[in-house]
Amino acid sequence: MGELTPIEKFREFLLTKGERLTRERSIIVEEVFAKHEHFDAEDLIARVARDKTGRRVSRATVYRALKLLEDAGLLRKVARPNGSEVYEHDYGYPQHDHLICAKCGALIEFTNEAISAIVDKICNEHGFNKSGHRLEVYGICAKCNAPPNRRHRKLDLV
Amino acid sequence: MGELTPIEKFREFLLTKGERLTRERSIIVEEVFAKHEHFDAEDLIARVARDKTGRRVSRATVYRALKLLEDAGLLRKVARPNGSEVYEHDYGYPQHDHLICAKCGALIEFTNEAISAIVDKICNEHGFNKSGHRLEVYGICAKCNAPPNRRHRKLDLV
DNA sequence: CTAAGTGCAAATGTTTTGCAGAATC
DNA sequence: GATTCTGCAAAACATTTGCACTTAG
Repeated sequence: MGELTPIEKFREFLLTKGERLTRERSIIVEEVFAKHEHFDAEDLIARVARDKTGRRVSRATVYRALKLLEDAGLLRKVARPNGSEVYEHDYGYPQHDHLICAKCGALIEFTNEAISAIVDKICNEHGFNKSGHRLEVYGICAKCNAPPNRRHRKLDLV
Repeated sequence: MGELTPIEKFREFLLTKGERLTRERSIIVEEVFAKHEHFDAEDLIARVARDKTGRRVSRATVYRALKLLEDAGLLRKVARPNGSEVYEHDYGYPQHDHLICAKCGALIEFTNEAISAIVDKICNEHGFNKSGHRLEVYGICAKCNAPPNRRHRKLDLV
């Protein structure tokens, strides 16, 4: 059950909604899960616009598919400090949160079960039925904090 | 220092940047802090467009001021599940996080120091210099969870 | 064969920007 | 008096949608 590939999982989702797994949607899923990296709609549009099979996928279709992939639980959004949002894999990848560098924009992932436990407790107290959470920590990353007074800063002592 | 009113705090911020506290900006700050409620740019535009003093503030000025207010640390953004974002007070109001109901859109605020402590620890481990964080918990609120055994709830047993 | 999906281009909704006149320091 | 702001309208973006054609099931 947890062993389905993203595309299988997506087909299953579409089936339950009476929708179809088309060639375009397959191309998109394949491209999205080809590497674990954050991306936005524009990135993806560029990647599938010049697909090697000669088949191209249009802008509108990418937007429509992204929405489906979110609904299917395959993707989720993460906010960036500049206000823009990017997508990341939400399937076949452990729950995690992010440290977001305001200087270089780096998204650093981390996991922590204690936080989930506390969140669960809070939800209980509020009679809130949790489906998920998102924690974003803003600040400056170790690299950007490093003293700039080096030639090629090899040792960033933090 | 923590005793400045929002508008004083804003003026201070503007001074350090060699910018001015104009009448329009005053109107905006006043309106924004008149009540502690979440709002978006459009809401605020409507509210200051028909200001009682007879003075109106334009759309462009509101957008420009919102950005300044964020930079000044007076406002911060919170995401809603539908993808839209709203602003809330980030000054003169305790640090808190949100439970966000996917059904009715309610934003329920809560505070928890344990989470901050854990976040601080994680930042330490990553050499990350934190400036703040945002935790959003998604799910269904108590109200929407409540038994639908009312008269006109067409009993859709699922 | 039929319902659903696609691409296109036009429409939308939101935020930003150039500029001339107005206001502030 | 010089610099910063404002309002306007146009521009810039990002995303959505109507429609005729194509395709999956």
